[in-house]
Amino acid sequence: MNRELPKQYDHATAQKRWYAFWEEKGFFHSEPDENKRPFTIVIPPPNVTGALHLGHALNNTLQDILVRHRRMQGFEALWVPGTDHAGIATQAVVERRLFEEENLTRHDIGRDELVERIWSWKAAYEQRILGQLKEMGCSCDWQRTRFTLDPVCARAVRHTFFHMFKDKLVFRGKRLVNWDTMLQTAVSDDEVFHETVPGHFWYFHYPVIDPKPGEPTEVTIATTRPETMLGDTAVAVHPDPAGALDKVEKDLKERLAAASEKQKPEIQAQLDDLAERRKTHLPRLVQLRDMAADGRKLLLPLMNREIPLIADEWAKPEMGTGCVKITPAHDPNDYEVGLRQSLPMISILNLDGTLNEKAGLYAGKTIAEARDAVVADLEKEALLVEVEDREIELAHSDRSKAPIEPLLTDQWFVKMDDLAQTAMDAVSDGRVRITPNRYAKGYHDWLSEKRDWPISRQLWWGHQIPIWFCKTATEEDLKKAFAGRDDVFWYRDEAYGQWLICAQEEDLAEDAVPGHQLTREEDVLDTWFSSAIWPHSTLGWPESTEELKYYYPTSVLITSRDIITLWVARMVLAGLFNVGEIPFHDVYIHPKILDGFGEGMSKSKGNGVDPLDVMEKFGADSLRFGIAYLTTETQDIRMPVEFECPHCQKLIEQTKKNRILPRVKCPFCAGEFSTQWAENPEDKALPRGAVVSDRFELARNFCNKLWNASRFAMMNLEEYSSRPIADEELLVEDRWILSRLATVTDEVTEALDQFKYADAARALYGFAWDEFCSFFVEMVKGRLQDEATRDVAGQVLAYTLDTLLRLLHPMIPFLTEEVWQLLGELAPERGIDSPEPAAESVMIAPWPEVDSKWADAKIEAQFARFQEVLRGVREIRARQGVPPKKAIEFMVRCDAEEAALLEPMKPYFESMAAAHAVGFGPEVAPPALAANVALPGAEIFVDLADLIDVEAEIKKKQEELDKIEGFILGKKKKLENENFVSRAPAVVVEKEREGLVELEEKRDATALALEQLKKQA
RNA sequence: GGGCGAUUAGCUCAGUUGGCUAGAGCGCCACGUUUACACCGUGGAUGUCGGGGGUUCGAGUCCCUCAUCGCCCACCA
Repeated sequence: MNRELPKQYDHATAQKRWYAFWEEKGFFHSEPDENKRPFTIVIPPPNVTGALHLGHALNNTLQDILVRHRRMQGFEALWVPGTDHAGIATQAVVERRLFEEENLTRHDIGRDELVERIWSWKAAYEQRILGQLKEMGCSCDWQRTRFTLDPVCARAVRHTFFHMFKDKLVFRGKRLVNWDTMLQTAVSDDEVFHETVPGHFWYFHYPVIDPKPGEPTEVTIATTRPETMLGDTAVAVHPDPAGALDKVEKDLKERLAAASEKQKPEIQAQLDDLAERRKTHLPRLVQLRDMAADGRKLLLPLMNREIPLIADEWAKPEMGTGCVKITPAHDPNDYEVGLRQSLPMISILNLDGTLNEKAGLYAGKTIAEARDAVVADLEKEALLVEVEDREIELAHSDRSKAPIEPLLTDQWFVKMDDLAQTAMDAVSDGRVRITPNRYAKGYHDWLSEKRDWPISRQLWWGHQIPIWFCKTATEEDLKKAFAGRDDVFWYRDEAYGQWLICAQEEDLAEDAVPGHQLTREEDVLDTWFSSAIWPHSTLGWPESTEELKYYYPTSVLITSRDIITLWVARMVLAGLFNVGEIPFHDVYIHPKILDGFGEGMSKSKGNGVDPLDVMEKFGADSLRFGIAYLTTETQDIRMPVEFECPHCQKLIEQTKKNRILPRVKCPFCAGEFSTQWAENPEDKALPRGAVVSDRFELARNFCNKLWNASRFAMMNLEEYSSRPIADEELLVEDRWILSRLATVTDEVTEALDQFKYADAARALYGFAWDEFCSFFVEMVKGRLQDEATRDVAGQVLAYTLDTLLRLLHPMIPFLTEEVWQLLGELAPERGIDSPEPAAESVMIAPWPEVDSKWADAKIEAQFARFQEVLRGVREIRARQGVPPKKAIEFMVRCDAEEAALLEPMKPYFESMAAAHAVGFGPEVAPPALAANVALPGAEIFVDLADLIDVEAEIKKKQEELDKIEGFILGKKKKLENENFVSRAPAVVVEKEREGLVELEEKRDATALALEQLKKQA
């Protein structure tokens, strides 16, 4: 059988062909099998917001590598795929489109219509996302695909909520939340980012009502948000201003003492400021404190409302004027003060960000309008004292990018106290391992704060909270209505004078309680609420199914560091709460992909690389292998980004300037192409320039190398037939490659066990390229042409390739399958001492086991010797510019033992360096004019009488000699050091001694050769 | 402000418990189409391991400190 294989691997067709084959064979599907151990991964469900990016490619590649590895190892491997409804993000995207394309808001079309539109968005993107995963080769069990909003997950969510409600772990309360005025929902602290914007610091006077003689007639306060003064309910001053200042001074002095020279001036300036402040502010603050104690009141300007002057530690005498206005309904800190001091809380804001009737004359204005008006009016009343320019840290919503307003609203919370503790314990007692372990700290720190988890969102896209309110019914009514039902639970919410009724299974009708009206809670649950139960909801919980028992706890969770708290921690506590068992044994936190500037990739920066572009250009295997090769434990993955010119295919470095342009001109061919920013028709008409990274070239080249080595094997295994090979039939190179293979198998298995992807990839890269291709394949060429030696050589070749394919398969699934199938036709049985039929797919072939009988240190040492000599000969050839086809003769002076080892390698010097060995041994007499290379314990001579470049040789030898002398000096110095000899371990000292001897031999040989050459010159 | 991480060849990165004459890929230089592979082969050049101090017989590796960069958390009127 002879086959013509293309010189380059065609990834596109192979990917399609083999993925379909695997799916058809059902290799991805898993069922509980009591004879096998389970290995389970649930996917971190990608948001249905948009297509997958390179970070997802990384995340999923790492998962697939493990799943494929374990599957081959004989585990019953299950990878559960799915997507996340991503409440805020998805609704925001659809709402934005709705507005852009149809100029409609969600209120125009209503809840049902909006939700319907989001479902169709979801359908499109889910398909796209799952399609991308398939293109990458992910071996997910598609029959088990879940969506966080599908009926299975919804049921689990309802059960969780009900369970928590019954245990009084969810509660309703008034809280100051981060209010997104655009999306009109509360967002959690984690969904807020701060941005520095230029702003002002305004100073106002609040008049004192009926000041006594000698007392100040007004209090000065400062604020960055003047409009909030409309909701002020107090002004605070510190209860012990002098003491507070003392404390600040003490702290500053301590810091000054410990500070570096560079920091000192700054701290000193603060101290000076403090001293000044004692003079200018302190007397007045003391006075005000006394007035506060006396129950004095201020007049809130514009509103003409009386507000108290109070003493509270929140007022920092070292800040601003030392007095602070208190707006409990619109500032988190003021809210605390409000609670402490029992102040009224006046919310002046409507949900849409305009002011409400509590803002008096300013009602209906937006915040910005109100701000201007308030400042202008205060100025009119001569109460505006001063305006400073100042940088303000402004909170923004992650999702809508709109500014965040602190707003007092009714929200649902999960009480974190005990739950958080269980999650902390699971990690500290080692039931859940986090790798790399340094991330455990953040996990603990966050959980230990035990902050209640706000779970309600004022959205339409999500799990609607299964709570019904009823104001009018009595407890008796409820008992009667729900008699005998354990899926309904209620309790009285005294603060609002109503019943909170939770239904676990089915929605309650409005008239479920005869004669009373039930209204349902409109809010939906935080997306993380459904994500938190993902590891068990996907496996059929709350039913205690066979599957849940078999696959849960899952084996490992692979995710990125930014959601350790938001997601990982909550999964642990939810798993423990619902199932009574941790959700996973291992958490592996992978690196982040950054661009060439060290910045995270994002569409908004224009530096995002689309995995589809990478796959189109390099192939899925290259994407995967490249990712594995770069995934180390400590470093993020820095990936310089380039445009690929669609005209000349050259790569153009991406800069901060060109990455935001709608069109870019290729500096090589002057052709223009469009980018993601193209908007006008002219730009859009240009061909698109893909954003890629040359970081994947290494992997692409490697795949091609592998392909060609396989091609070579195919071309040479035509008359292959397997038989048991006896030990004595194996040649040095056979034993060597088998020995190396055993070692590499061990390394790769070990590395994958410990999530050391880069180690595994590098070990395989080095073995395949530098050992298998560069040596074994080269050496076996001659033997394959000779009928007498063909059998053994072919069989070792087939076996080694077979094993290598299996080792590489988790990282390079498509190419290895393509080759496996081709190899299967030629060599259906593979092995050395006992050939065995190969599996029908590499995907289900057994993972290679280390057979220690092949590990042979002696052979490896011998082979290393051969490699050194070969390299020495090649070096001489290159140095002397010997034409490649010209055969040369060489000899090696060495001891008899060494000579015996080199003897069998003679033919390989011929084939691999066109060099004929004329003699090995101690009695070798070098010719008068020779180029040499000195090795420890051996010296190579090449007779080059007719073409030697003596000058070049002398120069080289002289350099070499100098270098060796340097090393000798270093070693001698070390060995002459008494302390070294007496204190260092004997092994180390011995090694140094041996090294010195070798160096000295080398030096002598080199010096002699140099002398000889000089004589000739 | 608190925490975590990084800093090694022009670029991107390896470097286990200290024993290093510091490696790889790309790039660079020279030579080369020898039928698996030019997405290749052979050979070559390249580093005060961010700066300073310390521990040690010995430091890229451990400790302190400074500098620069990145990420996370918390934030003051």
